Amino acid sequence: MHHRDLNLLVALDVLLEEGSVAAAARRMNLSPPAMSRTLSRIRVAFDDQIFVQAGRRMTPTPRALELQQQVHAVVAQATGLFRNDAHLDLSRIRPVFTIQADDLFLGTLGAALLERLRAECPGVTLRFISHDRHDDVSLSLRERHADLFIGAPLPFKPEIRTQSLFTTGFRGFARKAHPIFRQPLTLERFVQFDQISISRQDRYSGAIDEMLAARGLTRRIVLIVPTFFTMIETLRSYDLIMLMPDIVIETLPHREIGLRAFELPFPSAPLTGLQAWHPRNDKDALHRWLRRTVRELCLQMKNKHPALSAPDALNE
DNA sequence: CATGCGCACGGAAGGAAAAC
DNA sequence: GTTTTCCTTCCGTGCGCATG
Repeated sequence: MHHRDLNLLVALDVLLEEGSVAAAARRMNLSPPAMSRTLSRIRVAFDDQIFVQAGRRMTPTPRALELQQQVHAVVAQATGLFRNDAHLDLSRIRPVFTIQADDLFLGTLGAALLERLRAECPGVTLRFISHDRHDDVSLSLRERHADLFIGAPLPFKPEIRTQSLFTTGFRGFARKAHPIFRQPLTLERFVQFDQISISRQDRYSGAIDEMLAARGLTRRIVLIVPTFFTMIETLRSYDLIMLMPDIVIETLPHREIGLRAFELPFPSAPLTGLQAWHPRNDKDALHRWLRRTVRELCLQMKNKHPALSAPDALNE
């Protein structure tokens, strides 16, 4: 196959728009002779006159008119490859983002994220996919099954980039009528009530159980589930208690639905949320916009609910 | 034998001037 | 206004030669 000088397409695009060699030359910062020479190369490449002289004007040939739209589209698309986010036209594109996230983020901020993204990019579609203990999130990011991960820190592969989004403490959560609210809460009372435990791993006893064991106490876990939000209805209907992240309590209209939070009678380790992505997307304008929007959303949420601590300093 | 350097050559492209 | 001719410049390539 003969080598084609693709720059000829750029010149042809300008020539077809200007309809004049001299005007095209001005636009391309060339001398008229240079533009004329370019036109002659275009003529050879397309085996067509492209323009014929009609008096003092140049008239495009039928072949030239036939090429015009296609050439313009190809040049515009090729030019787009060189663009950075300053040229990202969010109002026109229809991106689909696949986000692997646990229900903590999806339930608290999923809808708010969609709203924020759509405000700038009406064509956007968000696709959330879950992850379980068998998933290798690093692999999923590497192999493009997901564009972004949002959730608790995981043992990521070294190339994966991460950024902290929020830190949330825990409070107890139960229905208003639960007997736990009838008297001041002590550690001893805390362990008397049936509990729901969240666990995505095989083991369902953690730091809290170790702390209790050190004091000779054991809590009664009667239900082990993998996600927080699925338990809202259960909490409303049964006398059960559950350790719930502040981020859920703050964003849920819990008083209206008959639920009530209580301070834990012991210190609990906070939970950090982060976003993680593959380095291939580091400089990608669209991906950076997504990450920035997620980040801003979490910052805004922090300002609205001071109970949630600030994310770390921006690392990009 | 691989590598680096200098040189000459040829093609591509642009400018000036003149012709069409 | 457009094209052609002539000239110059730039750059990539190939070759010969020297060096390690």
